[in-house]
Amino acid sequence: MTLFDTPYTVQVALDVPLDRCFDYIAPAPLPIGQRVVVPFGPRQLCGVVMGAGSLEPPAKLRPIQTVLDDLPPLPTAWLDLVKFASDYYLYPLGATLFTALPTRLRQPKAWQAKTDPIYRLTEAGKLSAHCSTRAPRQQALLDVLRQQPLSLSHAKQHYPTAAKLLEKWRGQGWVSVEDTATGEIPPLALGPQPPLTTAQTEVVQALQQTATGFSVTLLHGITGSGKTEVYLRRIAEVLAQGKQVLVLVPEISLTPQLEARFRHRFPHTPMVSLHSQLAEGERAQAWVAAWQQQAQLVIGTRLAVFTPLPALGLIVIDEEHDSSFKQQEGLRYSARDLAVWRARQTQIPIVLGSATPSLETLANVQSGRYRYLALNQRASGAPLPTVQLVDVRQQPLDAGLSPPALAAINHRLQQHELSLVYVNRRGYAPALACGECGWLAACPCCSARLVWHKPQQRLRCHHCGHQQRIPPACPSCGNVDLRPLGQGTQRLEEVLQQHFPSARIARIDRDTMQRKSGWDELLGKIARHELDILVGTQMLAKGHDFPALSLVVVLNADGALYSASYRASETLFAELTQVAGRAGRANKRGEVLIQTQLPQDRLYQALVKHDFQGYTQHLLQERQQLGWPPYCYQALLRAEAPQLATALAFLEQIYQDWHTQGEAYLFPPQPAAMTRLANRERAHLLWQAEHRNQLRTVMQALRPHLAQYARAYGQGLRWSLEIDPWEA
DNA sequence: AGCACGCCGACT
DNA sequence: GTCGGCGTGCTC
Repeated sequence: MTLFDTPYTVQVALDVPLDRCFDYIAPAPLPIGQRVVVPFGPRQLCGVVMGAGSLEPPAKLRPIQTVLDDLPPLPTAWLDLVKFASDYYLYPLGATLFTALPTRLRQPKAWQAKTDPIYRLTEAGKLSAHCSTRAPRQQALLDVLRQQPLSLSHAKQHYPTAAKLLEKWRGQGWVSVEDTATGEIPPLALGPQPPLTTAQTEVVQALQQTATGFSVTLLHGITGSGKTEVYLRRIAEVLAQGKQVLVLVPEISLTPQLEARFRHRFPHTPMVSLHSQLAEGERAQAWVAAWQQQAQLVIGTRLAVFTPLPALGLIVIDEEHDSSFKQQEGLRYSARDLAVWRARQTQIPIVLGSATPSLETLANVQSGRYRYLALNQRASGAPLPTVQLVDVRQQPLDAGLSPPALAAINHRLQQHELSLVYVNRRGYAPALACGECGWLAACPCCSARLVWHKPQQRLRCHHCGHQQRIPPACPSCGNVDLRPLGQGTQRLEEVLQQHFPSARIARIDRDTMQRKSGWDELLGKIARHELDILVGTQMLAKGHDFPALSLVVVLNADGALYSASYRASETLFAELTQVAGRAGRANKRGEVLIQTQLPQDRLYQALVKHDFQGYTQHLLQERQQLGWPPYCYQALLRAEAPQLATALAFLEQIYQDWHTQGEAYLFPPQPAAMTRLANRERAHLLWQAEHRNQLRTVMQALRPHLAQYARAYGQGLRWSLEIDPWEA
């Protein structure tokens, strides 16, 4: 039989930015979801079979080159998720599918499953195996083995160099090896569980009421109220049923912290973590393990929302308000929104947790779409901190610090208590200015100031990475008196050290926390009471389980209130609520001092009164009156080019052709808030509609023409379409 | 997105 | 005489 006799044709999705599938001749009927290698022009690409037959068979069909039957076809539910994301975000199907796949599986070669042998204690081992008392961790591994066989990867989670140890034990006849991972899920074992508070018990019980079927629950729990413990209880029940659980966390270095807590609670549950810092091989391994049900618990950042989970029983999104759930390039998806869709598709519950829920989620609570559960008290019983405002218009400032702030820090030093000075700027000073002519050091590539980094004696752009030496004199007038403007973490550290020479100060920002170990070292020092003052950026507002502080001083936060972005006040309020939540421990009320020029602003007044509901209601009303999200739907077309004029001309053309089309309102082209970034200039076009369908209709109609519009404005032009933009 | 094909400047 | 610039057009 020759190829010409083969009647089988298939539609194949490829990793190209083209909005269609390609037809190939298959050697046999292939299942949907099958990975294949196909010729595409002069190259060979990995593809995924999306359907049988071709709609309009072109004259020149080429045959599939290889069928990659190393893995079963991708599951239908997973393909449905990909199709939904492609359709919703108006992103090509192939490109969407390949972003959802780990890099290793995007390549046109077979998947090499890592052999993961299973070790089982032999009868001899059961009788005689023991370890030296000087090796308690080895003994612990042995104790686990007494209860159940362990796969090598699982054993490594208990004891990092388990491979060598298990081989040694095999030599001694204590353990035997089986070749394949069976995917058998061990019975659930629980580590020590702390008792629940009354409030936690009530929430756990309330969550049990929606244990089956689709539901979305917002768990609004103030900092320290013990949300994680609630998740753990709920997760335990789902795991006990043999189902899988997906936990999404923000993209911060704290995934390991949470992972350790989960490991401790569910010592025998096969668990994988998925985040962008994982090596490609490891990521794919974890992904396949989840797909093959060899992993029961998946903890990951936004990309983990695309993990195939055939036995999914529960999704948890921690810190649901966090902006890192939104992908900001390529397929600009919201992992939170896709997770909710997935829960509906699978007919399972999803829990969104936060101390500062987003306005979108609160609006969904108000409209009755989401359930609302709250934890209003700290699990430790600690009272909420006192929040005081310092009106800096009436205070002499020393490098940004007011006398009351210095006095408060001093007081805490006397008491040997830990203080935090929170400032939203890293570096020494956010700008360098000439005292004579007013010149400011600006980035040559961006519309941004250069930040002075003192340890390196350099000026750095925080947007594009440009750096340069500090000029000896003003390039504009020759004056040698160049001054720092404003304060960053480095300068504050310096000034605080001058004020309090004996204080032990640590700086916490992206510069000092670059190394993975940085965070552990810091937490260790805090635990050993080796620090007096912390100087930190918003990195601190994002952390879970940060040790309690006695005093939090917030400097210079007002900027957000002048911001053009309508989201700025929501974000600032959430951020300050989160840092303020770090103050206070069980036996002692914490203190928060906020320096501001606008003490009368509702935002600060709400912080003083701990009035989250009141302020977010105010913001929601404001958004409703102005017709902003979540009370409208938006789409944003971004354009960038070496020249702003190019980007604007492209958008102007589309504006002219489309502003009268459909029922969505189209605003005229606008330069982006930060127009110049890394030597490219950016602008955008915003559509807004009251109903999602009005927006979809227009965007679906426009989408196929975008490439043609772009072609007319030269190859330097790049564009991208964003549905539900984070900010416009 | 790649990658080839296709027509105009400075080089062994 | 060629090597190579990147404009434009296609990929089942």
